Amino acid sequence: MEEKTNINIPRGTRDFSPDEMLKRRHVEDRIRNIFQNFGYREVQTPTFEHLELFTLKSGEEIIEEIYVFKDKGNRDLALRPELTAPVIRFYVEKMQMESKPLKLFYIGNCYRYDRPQRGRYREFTQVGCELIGPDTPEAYAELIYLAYTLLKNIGIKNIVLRLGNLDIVYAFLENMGVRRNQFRELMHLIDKSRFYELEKKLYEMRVAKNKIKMFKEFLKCDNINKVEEFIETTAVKRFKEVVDFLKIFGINEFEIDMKIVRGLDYYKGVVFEIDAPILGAEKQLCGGGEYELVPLFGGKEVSTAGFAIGFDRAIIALEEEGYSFPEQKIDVYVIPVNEKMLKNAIKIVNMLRENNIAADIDLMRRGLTKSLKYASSVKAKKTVIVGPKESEKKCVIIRDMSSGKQVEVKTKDLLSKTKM
RNA sequence: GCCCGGAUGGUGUAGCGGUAACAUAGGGGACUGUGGAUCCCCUGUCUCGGGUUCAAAUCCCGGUCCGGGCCCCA
Repeated sequence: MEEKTNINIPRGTRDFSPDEMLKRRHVEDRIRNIFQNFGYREVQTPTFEHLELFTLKSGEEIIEEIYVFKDKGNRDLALRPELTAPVIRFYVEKMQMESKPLKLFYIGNCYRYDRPQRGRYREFTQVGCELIGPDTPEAYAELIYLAYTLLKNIGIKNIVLRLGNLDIVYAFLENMGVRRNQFRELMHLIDKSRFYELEKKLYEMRVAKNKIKMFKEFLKCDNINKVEEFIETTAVKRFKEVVDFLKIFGINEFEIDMKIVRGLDYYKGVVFEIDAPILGAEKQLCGGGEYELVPLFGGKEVSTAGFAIGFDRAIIALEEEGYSFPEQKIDVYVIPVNEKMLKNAIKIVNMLRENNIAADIDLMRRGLTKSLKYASSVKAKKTVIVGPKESEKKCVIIRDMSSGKQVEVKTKDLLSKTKM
């Protein structure tokens, strides 16, 4: 049997070129800044966890979608498909005594065994945060405002924020006499807007026809006052308060959508999604809301909420919108005119680098013509030409690459002159 | 996992049974001390494996990867 070599990049994974990394790091830096600006602190958890961490609530069926393996100690492990569960595990194990509110954020790779397509990879980067402690409406409003601000401030122009509330939907279903263990299949149909099937299912569950009709109307509500006409619970009141605070934080553009159903069933209460319509089929950039996981992991009950942003999609959205990312530029390129000048040139590039100037030097012993060409291709702002004629006078030439103007300066004055 | 459509030097493309081509990028040179111009030279390619055929980049089957959609979801 001959082995076929397969050293290609695995399906659904990507290599990132220097240009792409520059974009990604740029966006990451801004995200970190914004989180810190809101009082969040960064955490990191392992890339793999015990499989059970993910199956505990989501059920065995998610095994189909995650990378699962056994280690040499026969432990069942999984590459993390998301970061909320690991971060909450971390909280339960080591951070329960921290003062509240506890604001944590993360940027990390996650893995899902999915069919890859644009904006959807088997290895992808998730950005997110968890807010632990407060359950006030202003806390949730701030969280949603943060998600919105992040996407706006990294430069995405066109985003759509939609708010929903699972407590209200659940209350409605309970009022109709639907049992809790029947919610899940109904929520799925709601999510897909398959109203005909939904109606059929509810009818099978012996819900009265007029109630089904009302429920369908309720799901179409696109503002909070209409929701109030259908149902009166504390959840509606709280939802209204969240919306009011959201406006105070400064967001007026959002939609109310009772059809928002988060994929993972530990969500409850206020939920939200943010889309970038420019992305097409995989347009969801962010999803989040209140959830309950701490008691499930053995911790003391506490309010938790959070959101996750698809980092890769955010990058694609920026690219699609024509966002101009910064370029990496070198400040000074040092060119020894001939090999005798090399030692001198190395001393100069060292001196520049020690003074925190991005400097590079010709390593291919090329002539002046080729070196200048190279310097312009790497977008050097200036070149320093180290030649014998000037060396006799203890000088070098500084050439400004955009204007082409040259000045001869004393080598000892080089540092102050390059900074100009 | 399912249904479509793709894959040709690093990149972008032409060729669509008969000697793989162009542009660009890369390296060297014309120009032994001045870049984005010109010219010359060099390097490098048919996604992979089978099959049909005298002959396959081209036709057929399968795999891999990518893109559009489904499922699911970030």
